[in-house]
Amino acid sequence: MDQQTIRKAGLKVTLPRMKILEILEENAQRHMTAEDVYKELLLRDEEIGLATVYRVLTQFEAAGLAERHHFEGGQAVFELNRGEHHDHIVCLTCGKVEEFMDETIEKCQAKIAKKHGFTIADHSLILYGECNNPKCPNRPK
Amino acid sequence: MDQQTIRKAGLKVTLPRMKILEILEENAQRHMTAEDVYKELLLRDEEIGLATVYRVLTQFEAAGLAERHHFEGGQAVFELNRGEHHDHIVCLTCGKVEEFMDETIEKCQAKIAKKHGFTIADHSLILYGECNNPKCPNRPK
DNA sequence: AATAGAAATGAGAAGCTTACGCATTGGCGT
DNA sequence: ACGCCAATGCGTAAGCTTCTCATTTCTATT
Ligand SMILES: [Mn+2]
Ligand SMILES: [Mn+2]
Ligand SMILES: [Zn+2]
Ligand SMILES: [Zn+2]
Repeated sequence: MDQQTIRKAGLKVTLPRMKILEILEENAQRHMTAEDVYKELLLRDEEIGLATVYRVLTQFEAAGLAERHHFEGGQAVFELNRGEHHDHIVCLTCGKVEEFMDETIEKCQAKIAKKHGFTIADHSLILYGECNNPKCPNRPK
Repeated sequence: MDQQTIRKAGLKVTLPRMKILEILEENAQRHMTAEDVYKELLLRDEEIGLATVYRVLTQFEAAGLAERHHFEGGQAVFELNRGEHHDHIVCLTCGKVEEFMDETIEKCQAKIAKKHGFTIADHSLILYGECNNPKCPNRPK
């Protein structure tokens, strides 16, 4: 239950948090901007302000419930933390995002960190290119 | 000579472009924000506006003379393109940046792109962590 | 169930980085 | 040296995100 999820994250159970978590869950295959979430709330006639959306997403991130990624271009995107780490490939034309995880790359990163004396807390790996999908150039928005 | 560099990039040789290129060269070991470059210009009593700094840096990037990176946090940073690709490790405490290039990772990326049917144009790999340098916590700025 | 205290929210304004508009200046080919 | 078009400087605006603060909503406790 969402309530448990939020409570376990150390957050008070409030209507905005419930609704936002719900939206992220229902769009688990997407990577949503704060604005995307806000628009979805409007569609559902929820009276939740954009500031609250940003606040809640940031709290979810801090609590480890969600992840924030900065793909090229303006807005940050969010997705629920599914427990398993992954990185992203983004199509520069249509914006399509695919996910991957490569054990070899992850191991190399650890090795590199060690060589430089760093203790790695996190990393960001994003591949940019063209998806080559026949109907790609129909870039949304 | 800087003039040749700028001309070969297809850009008119102007004082702002010369000065900015000069600053980037003299700080080749750093990763400078537009503001950093601007402050450096002020120190040298150059009457160059911040808008011009942003414009020129963007032109340098488009011309392949410079690269722009988005490390965590606010500003983008710039560095001259030294011809050889590299990625970055950033200390979350002191802001120190180290560079690396791992052939294995690069190859894996190509493989992953292929598997997903993407044509990769570019990529961004940034490791975040702690540098473990004894005098690290003296975070600048 | 009612109450009180603390935390969260909504709305708007502010902050920060970056881009833009336009009058003026300045390279550069002639 | 001249003149044209590009580039610049300044101020302003845009886009995204965070902040402020009066008001509302949780939650623990009666
Ligand atoms: Mn993802
Ligand atoms: Mn670098
Ligand atoms: Zn595409
Ligand atoms: Zn450090």
